[in-house]
Amino acid sequence: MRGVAAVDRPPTLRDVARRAGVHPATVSRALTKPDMVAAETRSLVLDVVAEVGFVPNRSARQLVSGRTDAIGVVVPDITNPYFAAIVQAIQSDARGDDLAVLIADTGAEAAEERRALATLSRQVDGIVAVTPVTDLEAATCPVVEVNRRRRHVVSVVVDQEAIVVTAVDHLTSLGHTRIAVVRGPVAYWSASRRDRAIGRSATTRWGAGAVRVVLLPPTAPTFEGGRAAYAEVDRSGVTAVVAFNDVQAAGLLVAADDAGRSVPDSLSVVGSDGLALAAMTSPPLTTVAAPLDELGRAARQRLADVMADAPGAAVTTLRPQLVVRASTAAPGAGTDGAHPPPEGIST
Amino acid sequence: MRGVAAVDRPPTLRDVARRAGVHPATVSRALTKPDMVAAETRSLVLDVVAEVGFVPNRSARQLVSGRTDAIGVVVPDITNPYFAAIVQAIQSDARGDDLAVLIADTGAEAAEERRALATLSRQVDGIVAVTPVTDLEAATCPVVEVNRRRRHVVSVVVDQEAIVVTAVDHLTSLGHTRIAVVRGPVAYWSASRRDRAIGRSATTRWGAGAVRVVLLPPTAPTFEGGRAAYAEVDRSGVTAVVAFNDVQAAGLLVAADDAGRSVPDSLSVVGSDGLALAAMTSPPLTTVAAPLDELGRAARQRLADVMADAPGAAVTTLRPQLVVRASTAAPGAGTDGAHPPPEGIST
DNA sequence: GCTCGTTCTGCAAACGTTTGCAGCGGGCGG
DNA sequence: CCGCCCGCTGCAAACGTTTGCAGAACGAGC
Repeated sequence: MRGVAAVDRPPTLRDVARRAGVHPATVSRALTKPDMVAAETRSLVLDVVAEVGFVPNRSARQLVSGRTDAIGVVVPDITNPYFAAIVQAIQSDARGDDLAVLIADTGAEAAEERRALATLSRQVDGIVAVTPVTDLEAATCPVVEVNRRRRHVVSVVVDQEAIVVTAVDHLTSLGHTRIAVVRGPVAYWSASRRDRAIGRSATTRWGAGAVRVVLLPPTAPTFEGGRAAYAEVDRSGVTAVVAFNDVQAAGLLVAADDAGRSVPDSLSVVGSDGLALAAMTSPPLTTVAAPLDELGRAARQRLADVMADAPGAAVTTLRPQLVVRASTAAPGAGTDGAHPPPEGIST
Repeated sequence: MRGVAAVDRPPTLRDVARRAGVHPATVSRALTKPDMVAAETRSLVLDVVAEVGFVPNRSARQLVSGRTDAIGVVVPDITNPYFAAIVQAIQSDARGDDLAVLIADTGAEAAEERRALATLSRQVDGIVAVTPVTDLEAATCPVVEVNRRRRHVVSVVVDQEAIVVTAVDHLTSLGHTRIAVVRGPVAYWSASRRDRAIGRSATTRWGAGAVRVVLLPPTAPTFEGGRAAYAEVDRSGVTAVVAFNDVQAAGLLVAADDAGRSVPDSLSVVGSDGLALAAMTSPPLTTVAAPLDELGRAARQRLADVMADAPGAAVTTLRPQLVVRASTAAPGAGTDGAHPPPEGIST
């Protein structure tokens, strides 16, 4: 029974001030600009704050300061583990700074994206936009973009060239000389980057070694897409294929199995993204993993920079990492042990 | 060049009022309680609102009204498609009511869950809590819980009994008489419900037909868990197994393949959840799908009820749906066509 | 014609912070 | 010893809404 009395309504700045015998403004400062108030006063105030369990009213703070202490994340499909992992990283990182995370799932629809950008802009201090299909004009607050380059927008991307180069290098080092690469949808930024990278490396990097890289037509980055793409792979007469995606790779795996072509003995398959799914296929999928966690954290960090008016580099590029499992082997080499417990990681 | 002049700062309620020649309060009412203002005045106000592009300041509204027009979602792991699907449904549903969605990923840690509940409570009007490991005491706002029953908390769950009964019934109808069921972790509400359901149905429902259901020890609902569980399955001498999970089922599938036991010819496997993953396994997994979308929408709806002080039923139960793919068949019946394009759905 | 009720609108007080400005001592340089 | 600056705190005005209360206009009932 403290002498608090009064109804049980959350304590306000005034309550704390009265109780500490100081002016509300002082309490406010003690909390938000600690070095503007004398050490003694500050600790007194903080004691009272702790004692009555005061926690500042967010709306009131927002109203006058204009800040919201929240950030927004716009993704095309939260159900996709790739995006979910990014969201997870951002939110876990934001927690440390006591930032709320608003989320918008747009279903990759342009109109919805615009709407989300506009709506969110008014409720947050900044937005992390993951692969929007539209421009970012609807946003009226700081934005950083993930996996897409754009003029005047700071972005963080995973090195698409490195993905395809890493995959192909892995295969050539195993001895493959005829390698197919399944292209992604033309509308994807990442797809066009990879295509270009292949064109570049085909002559300079692999050209000398008599390695033949064949580009397969753009294919949906889905399980069905992968299944369908198998026909092309088969026809092209390669001994290895690089999928656009882990999910697509899973489709390839199943289609190859159906066709009686064994992986990795007669065909090597490498995926990309490094989803949990890749470890669950049969055989487990060798894949070029995107640093999803790092991607999210970096996006969050860059957003903080932009919000602080210190944009820094326009683009920060993250390197993927090769995860070797059991879907790749030397051409024609019949390994057994389809599911080796330990898995190797290298770059 | 309208006669607006002034700096380019977002228009406020006052601006609209001045321009429409009415009092700010009237504008406010025209927007929030339309039937309190004369039709003529209202349309005049709305015209001006549209003209200047006024949109009410959220913080100010919150401050005085106490409402936030936001809801929170607490999940153990957003990376898990099961939870992601729920979040997606909630957020897509909330969009219609112009509600913001705050998200908290707790990593299934008790402390984090409590923290999230407490923090979120102050920023939203209500929370949808998905399978928290802790109590809900930290929440100070309306809460509805998903997939868990609790005293004095309204919840929406998928019928766990139906899941296991549906799975087993499917198998018995195929002719199986010895069926293993892998139990889930004892800490899971859903696991205990299923265990109980089996006990009940074993005698009443399947007892008469000489069907033998054997309960396997609690096993992690993971891919590795599934792989590890295969040994038990094999030892138990059954012709079919019901996994706790699609992911776990995927592990079983792979382990069976490694052991040279063919699915579904020599062993039928049925999963549960109905994730996208289930369609990507080899063979494609027969599974008892949870109505994830409906689950999210229902949670959102019930939360709206609770927030409106019309709690209604304490628990709303949703029925799962059997999705037949290629991992189940009559015992000993050697079917081919491992990946039939069309898939059947029944209940 | 007066009163009463209804319908609408204006008035002003909140809501709980932040922040520019001013005031008040005290230490220090001149 | 005087004045100045500096470190600290108080004062009060915002920030943009919502909402209880009161007043105005108007029609109806007596």
